Amino acid sequence: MWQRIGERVLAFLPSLTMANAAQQSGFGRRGTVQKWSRTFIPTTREAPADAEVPSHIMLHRAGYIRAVGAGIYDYLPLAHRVLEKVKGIIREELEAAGAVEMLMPALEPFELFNETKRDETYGDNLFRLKDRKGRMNALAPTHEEVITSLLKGAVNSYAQLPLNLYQIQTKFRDEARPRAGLLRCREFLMKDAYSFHSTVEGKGGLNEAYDAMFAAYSNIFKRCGLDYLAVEAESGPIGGSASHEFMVRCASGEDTVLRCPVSGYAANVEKCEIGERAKGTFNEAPSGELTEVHTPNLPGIEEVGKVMKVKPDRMLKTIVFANKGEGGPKWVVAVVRGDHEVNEGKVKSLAGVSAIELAPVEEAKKAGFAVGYVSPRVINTVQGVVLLVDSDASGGGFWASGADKIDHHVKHFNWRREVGAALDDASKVKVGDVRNAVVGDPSPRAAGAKLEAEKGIEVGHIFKLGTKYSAAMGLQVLNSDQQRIPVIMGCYGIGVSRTMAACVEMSHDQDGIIWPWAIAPYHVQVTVMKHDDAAQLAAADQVCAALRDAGLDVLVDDRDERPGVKFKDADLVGLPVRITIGDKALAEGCVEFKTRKGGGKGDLVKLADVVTKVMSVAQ
RNA sequence: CAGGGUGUAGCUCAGCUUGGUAGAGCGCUUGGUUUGGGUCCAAGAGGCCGCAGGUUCAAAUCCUGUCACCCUGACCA
Repeated sequence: MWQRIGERVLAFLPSLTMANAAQQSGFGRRGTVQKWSRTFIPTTREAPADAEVPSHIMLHRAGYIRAVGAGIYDYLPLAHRVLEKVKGIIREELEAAGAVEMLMPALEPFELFNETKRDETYGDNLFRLKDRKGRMNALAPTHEEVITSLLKGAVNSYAQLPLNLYQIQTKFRDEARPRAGLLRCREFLMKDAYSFHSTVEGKGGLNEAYDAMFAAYSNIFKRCGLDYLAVEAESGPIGGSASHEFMVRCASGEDTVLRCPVSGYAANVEKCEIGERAKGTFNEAPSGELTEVHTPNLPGIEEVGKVMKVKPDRMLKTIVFANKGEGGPKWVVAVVRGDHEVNEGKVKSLAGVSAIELAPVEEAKKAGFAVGYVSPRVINTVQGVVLLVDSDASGGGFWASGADKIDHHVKHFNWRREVGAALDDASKVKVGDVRNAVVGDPSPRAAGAKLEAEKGIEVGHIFKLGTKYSAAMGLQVLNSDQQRIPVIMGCYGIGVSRTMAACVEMSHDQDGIIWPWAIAPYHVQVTVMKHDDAAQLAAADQVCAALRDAGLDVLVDDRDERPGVKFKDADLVGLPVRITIGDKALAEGCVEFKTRKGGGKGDLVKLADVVTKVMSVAQ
């Protein structure tokens, strides 16, 4: 057993694609032959009314999944086979990257989450349940706490590191709104890995593992046949420093990423940097006299703009944040153009503070902010404010702004006239990037290039966690200098069930799913035209046996159904190759060969050449 | 959490306004027919009309409550 695994890993080292081809062409692997009549593939002509996205509709109609409750699904045999194939690829690549598989419980005591405060930060998304003794438990959304506490009792020395442990397991999240079939579930299949290090740099350090995992993820998604993009990302509530998301590219994706067509730089909206933009001098001439306008009961920029007859891109949006970090100003006030969105991460870094939150309304009012009607003038009227002005909001010309007075806005706001000398004090006013990037913004990595938007589905996410969890939970090791140091961690996730759905989103047509070779539940569908014809059955047996011996997985449609039904179902199920056994071709010693992707009529292939022909399209 | 919508046969849905014995298509069973892209004909089986109260001689239909599910938003490794 060990030897076999060893061989396989070795086989991957020289060239992953070669090894992949060998595995897929069946080298050293026995294939499967499954009769349709003896498995469970409940195809339907119509999808349930609540299925809206293509992957949900197709996976339901083709008999892969069934809904059990909101965001909870059965994985029927076909889906199970796809998941197993994805898991197989994940295992091979992770083992090659030095990770080791284990299994942790989905159920865990709630107290585990107290130390890291994730009971609060994860909030309602954490599934809680009470046991018979009245103790609180959680259904794990991820396993940082469990694995950190595990290592705490077992790892004491830097010599025991690095370590990279992973599992493939069911995860639970009490989503505010499960939706889109398998794409956003309350219970789903996830691969999560955690790495542990005594250093960041160098051999055995976090960066080395992170890079190895990045490469492994790239291999995994490539081998799965997915069109994907690795993008820079915010690390979110899980915390940490660096992070990348792996997105399957498809128009129906929920997430937007921005991409520079010249440099290849890609990042999600929260993270995306913006290239150099023109800034104002703050000395431009006023566009007119400052005029107050009565604007009561208007909920947003759009509505205010309509009443004032000003387009949002000529309005200043002024947002008040409270500094939650150590030291620094009490308030951080960010100003962006009305049609832009403030980016908290960028506000934080430009202000040079470690944590901010949207100012609590009551506190802000008490401090003197006319919440909802704030203007940049607060720099002169409220104590402890640092003002951050987005480059695009720093120019001259006409501006509308809040009036620092409830129910009022002003027209012809002019930076110099309204704000004055404070503009020249770099400790009070900073101009830079504090907003989300949008399509058409200058690329941060290539002069003259403009950012483009792409839609995608997040299927993988890797993080450099640092010491967030080890520090909070006291996981330390002794280093070579006899000092106790918190362990440095990374964590790495792949949504396995989501990957299956994302693949369908990416690869389907009107008739059904089109599986990539590597994760198709079976490679070949053999359709027997007459289920009770001895000659056809004999030919089917021969073809199936040959394919199986070549290491291929075969689904043979032996049902007593009309040809039309079988063909429709074959398209729906979406196996890469369909071989049809019928009288006409058989009379010439042939079968019909057709790829799901290629469509068309199909070629006649001699019985003896079937395996070769199928192999020729394996990819 | 806010706003909207839907619960009737395995699936898609009609019936509800105006209360009076539960409907269609697909699927399923049986028989026949047909046999290369969801055949055709006939006969069947199948429903606590989400659940609980109420109004009424009588409730799928009206009223109240409740639960579930879906959509938009908020939220979201």
